[in-house]
Amino acid sequence: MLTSRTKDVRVVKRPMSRFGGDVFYAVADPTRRALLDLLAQGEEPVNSLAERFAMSRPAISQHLAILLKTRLVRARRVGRERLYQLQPKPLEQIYDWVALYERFWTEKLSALGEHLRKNREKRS
Amino acid sequence: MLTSRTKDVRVVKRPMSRFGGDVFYAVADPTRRALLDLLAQGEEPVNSLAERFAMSRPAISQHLAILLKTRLVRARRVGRERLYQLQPKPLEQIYDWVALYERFWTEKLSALGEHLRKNREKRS
DNA sequence: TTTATACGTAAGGCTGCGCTTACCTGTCAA
DNA sequence: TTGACAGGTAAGCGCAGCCTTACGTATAAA
Repeated sequence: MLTSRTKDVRVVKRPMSRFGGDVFYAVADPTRRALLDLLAQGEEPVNSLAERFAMSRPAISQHLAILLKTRLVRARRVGRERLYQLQPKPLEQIYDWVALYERFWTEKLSALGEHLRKNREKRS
Repeated sequence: MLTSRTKDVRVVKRPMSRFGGDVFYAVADPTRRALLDLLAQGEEPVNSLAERFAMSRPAISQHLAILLKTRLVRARRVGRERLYQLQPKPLEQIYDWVALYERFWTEKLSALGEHLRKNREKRS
């Protein structure tokens, strides 16, 4: 019975992030992208995932926590394992944003802009 | 004649980044995405860009330097201005990566796993 | 010239990221 | 029970990211 223990004065460490659950941030880290790529082949427990990386299991757990907060993965308990599962819906945000630029490189609009720029320089 | 000045011992500050010119990293910052969005409407000088943000001009310059290193923008001198121009080609990397998952959230079946299996050795 | 403008860059501060080790809980096995 | 295993989480360390101010440089204007 821990009644005689003094109550700790908690020095609140701020886990605040500039990007709270932002998809672009989540995907910026190559390890997290690799995790998503692995999970794209099927759900997998943490240890199985961690074995493929040159870092500790807690590190992978923390990456998965970020992916969880971004809702890019889901986890379900099976026995004493937690199977992580891809949940790619938030990637749609990235897709939609980048898709706006797609026309710039497919329709070669940038090349057109450069062409106009050169002509303008000749005239001036 | 600065002969009496002692030669400075240069404390080399390391500007090294884990992500050297990585597109995903460049785009992770909301300010840099906003810069790209602005430049999508046409080339623009630095001051004109900086006016739209609640931060100093050098901060914008540094963001632009990162976009330059990633080749997401180009700059050309005109008088004493530097006009920055969108160069969206590198975004294709993001597009291609996310596009693999698109089939994942639209359909339910995909040959995604097969594709990733082939590419996995490159990263490790 | 001299002065003003547009911009880059160095220097430094603060903070959060990404990692580690240590510790804890929860589940299965013996 | 006890032990082993899976995994989440706290604490802390080193450093990169993002900002600031101060300064340097190139061009244009006076």
